[in-house]
Amino acid sequence: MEESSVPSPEQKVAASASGPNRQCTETFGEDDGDRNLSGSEQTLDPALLEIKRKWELEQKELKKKISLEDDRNVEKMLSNPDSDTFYVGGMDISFVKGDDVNACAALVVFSFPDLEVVYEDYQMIQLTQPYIPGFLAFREMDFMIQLYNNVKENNTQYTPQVIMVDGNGILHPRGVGSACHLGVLLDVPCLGVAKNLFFIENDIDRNEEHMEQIASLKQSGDTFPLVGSSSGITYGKALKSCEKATKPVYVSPGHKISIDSATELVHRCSKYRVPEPIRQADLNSREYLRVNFKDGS
DNA sequence: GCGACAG
DNA sequence: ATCTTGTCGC
Repeated sequence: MEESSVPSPEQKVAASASGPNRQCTETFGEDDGDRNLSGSEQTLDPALLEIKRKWELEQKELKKKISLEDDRNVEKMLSNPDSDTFYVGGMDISFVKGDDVNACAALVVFSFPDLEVVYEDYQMIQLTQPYIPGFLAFREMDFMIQLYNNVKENNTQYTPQVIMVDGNGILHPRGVGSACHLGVLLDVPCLGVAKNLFFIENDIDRNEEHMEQIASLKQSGDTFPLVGSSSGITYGKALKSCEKATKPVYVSPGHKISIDSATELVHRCSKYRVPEPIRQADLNSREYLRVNFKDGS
């Protein structure tokens, strides 16, 4: 009955070290700091600036609803040996080469922990919103929500208990990546997997220290936390998802899942660098475009 | 002022 | 995101 959307008091943020100058009791949700895409605004189209302002407010509201606690299904999913079968979905959108509008949105659902494809859906879509770093959700989320509703309504038995999104969760300038948008809007556990570290002004860099940490990743499953150098916020983890991967993937919770659970789930779904749900959604949606979209339909 | 910017 | 050839290695 208590459907509290407030982050748990236990979800403390790891302060990187020494100084008592900053409260260590701060929860992620309480941080309203906007470590951000500063300099780019001057070169941004005025029309887009207005859109940005509006979107920033929406994200601020959305952020209040994020929970970094494990959903009960997520706990069962990761702890139960193999008594039950759970489902994990992967979403991705592939684009047409010179086309800024036409694309293919995909949802591939895998059984867990056995990782078999049980459901897939590919939809030709038309993007209407622009891509602005930090606002990816506004460009893609409507279509992902539609994909989720499709399974839930037409193939309920394969409705995923958790969804993996191509992009970030709380590893985001305002703590509201697209995985957070999807999770909150659907009220379903979601997490983000990014192939590249999202630069966050004055907090997260790919400096030499980061490169050293990457070099320290020895075997599959090794991780290191992504802690903001100035905020102390723990955004997620860099994960060496498989033995052969040189570059890690960046995992961060979107909603109703903890950093550790999100990371474990991604690792357990990884046959290659990119976890199967997302990888399959990516590969198959590209193939879908190649076959079904010949420059006109 | 420039540069750093998931997909 | 997408465009690209070969190349090194198991």
